[in-house]
Amino acid sequence: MNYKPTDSPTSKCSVCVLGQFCLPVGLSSSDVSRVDNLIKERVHLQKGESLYRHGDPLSSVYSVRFGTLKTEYCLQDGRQQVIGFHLPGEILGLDGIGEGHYQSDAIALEESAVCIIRYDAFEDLARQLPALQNQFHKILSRELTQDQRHLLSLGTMRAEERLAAFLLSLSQRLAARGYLNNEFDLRMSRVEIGSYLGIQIETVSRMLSRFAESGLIQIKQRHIKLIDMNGLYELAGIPNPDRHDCHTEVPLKQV
Amino acid sequence: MNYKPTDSPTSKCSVCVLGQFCLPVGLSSSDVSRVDNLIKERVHLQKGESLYRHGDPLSSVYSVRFGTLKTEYCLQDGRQQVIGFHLPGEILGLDGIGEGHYQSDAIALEESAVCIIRYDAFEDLARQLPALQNQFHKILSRELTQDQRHLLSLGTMRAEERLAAFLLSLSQRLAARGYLNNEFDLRMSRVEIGSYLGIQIETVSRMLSRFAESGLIQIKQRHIKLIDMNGLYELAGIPNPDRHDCHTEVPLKQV
DNA sequence: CGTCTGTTTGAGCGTTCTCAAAGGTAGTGG
DNA sequence: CCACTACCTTTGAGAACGCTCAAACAGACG
Repeated sequence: MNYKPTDSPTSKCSVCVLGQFCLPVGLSSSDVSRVDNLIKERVHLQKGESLYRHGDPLSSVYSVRFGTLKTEYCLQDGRQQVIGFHLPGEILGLDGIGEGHYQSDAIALEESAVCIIRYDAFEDLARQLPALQNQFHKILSRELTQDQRHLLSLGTMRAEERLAAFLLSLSQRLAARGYLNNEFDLRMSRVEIGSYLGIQIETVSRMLSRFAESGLIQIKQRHIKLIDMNGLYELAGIPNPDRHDCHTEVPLKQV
Repeated sequence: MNYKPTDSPTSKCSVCVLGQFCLPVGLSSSDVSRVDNLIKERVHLQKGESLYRHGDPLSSVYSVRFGTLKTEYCLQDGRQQVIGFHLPGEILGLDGIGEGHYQSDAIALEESAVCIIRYDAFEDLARQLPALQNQFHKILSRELTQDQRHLLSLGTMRAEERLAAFLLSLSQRLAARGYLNNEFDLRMSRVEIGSYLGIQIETVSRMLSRFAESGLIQIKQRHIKLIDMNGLYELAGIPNPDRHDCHTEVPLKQV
């Protein structure tokens, strides 16, 4: 491990603004206070520091308090790939439960903090709080769904589509956390984006330039503005959840 | 839904040979009998029949009793991709927990049967049996890990490597279930293999022919023999768990 | 025996990769 | 404050892997 000594627990789940995304979703306030007792420690990471490495024994899972992390896998021959980017409120380390040790490396993309959830204590508490148990299963299931959509992207989409879908997905996740959905900073390098999308860095750069030329986005370094969201959604081949024009509705068949 | 009326519960978890892979792993015999009470129904599927479709409300998860199923996702424009193949003892429907309805379609590749696990009743029981809860979390976590390794395959491996890795992975899963690890029938078509691996059917066919020419495999229709497992492992860029020659061990450094 | 579906093989093309070099930005130290 | 370095990003040119289109082939089934 590579991180600083644990923080003092200055703030609790019961007062955390991330309550609506994190583990305590759906819990009564008395239940949340029991989660408070579970999560006493925090880890502070600088850019580039790792939270855990593959092979480390699983003792805890983690929730992102602030900042951004990436998880990546590596192959025998040294090739490696970014598998996920993790925003505040998201849970990390779930891949360690199956075999008792983490399968991936988790690394901070910027200064970040994560809450430590002791896994065995968590399982005990989850048996006592049905809502907590249910929320944890939902988190695991959504993680699964997200990876499976990512598989769809890598398996059937072209580079251009993958990148558009990536930008929109990021936009949606940021929006859900109260950030602007059409203007934000990319916390990851072009290399990391390319790795995540299964394309080369040069292709990422070319596609971004092409998007900018087409007026879909504006990009300067890592600061990006999504100008034509509908155009991006169309490119990505996914429906625009915010689109309100009536032509997207298929008229009901007359009987 | 598309399936026949439920079967009579002729056999129980307590006597099922799949106990060592399925939900009851690690449970005492008295605990297993409580799982018996939970799983009373079975579904029998013919080739091509669907167990569930995306959008169907989640009421149950399923474990494969015999046969093989695929799960696939579809895109707006009609493109679709096979996300997973499911062998006996594996759990299906986990992607439905997050949103309360399934995200994928599950379709039988051959005559199959699956046990029905009522999800709400299961959560209740899992709170009472720590070993069951723990096993379920392990299953979810391993599912996640498997998808993430699949991502690695689609993101960084070439067609040849993907196919070799696929054959070996299948071989390992079959071996764990007591089948031959070097000779088996592919239950899926070339189209389905290609879709799963993110490559075209023609490429699958060409690569298989090339493997056969190189003496790595013998293939006739869907019956395949893995001749040179070490060669395949090397091609796939993954370590061979069965290899016993001493050169693969890195000698310990002298102190 | 003919039809249908699934598979194999071939030829040419295109998206993306590889290799290469230039351009920008940030950070460091004089 | 500016020069210098290091790293990241952009852009270009050519090559390659895998795709698309097309046709032949093989089993399965009625």
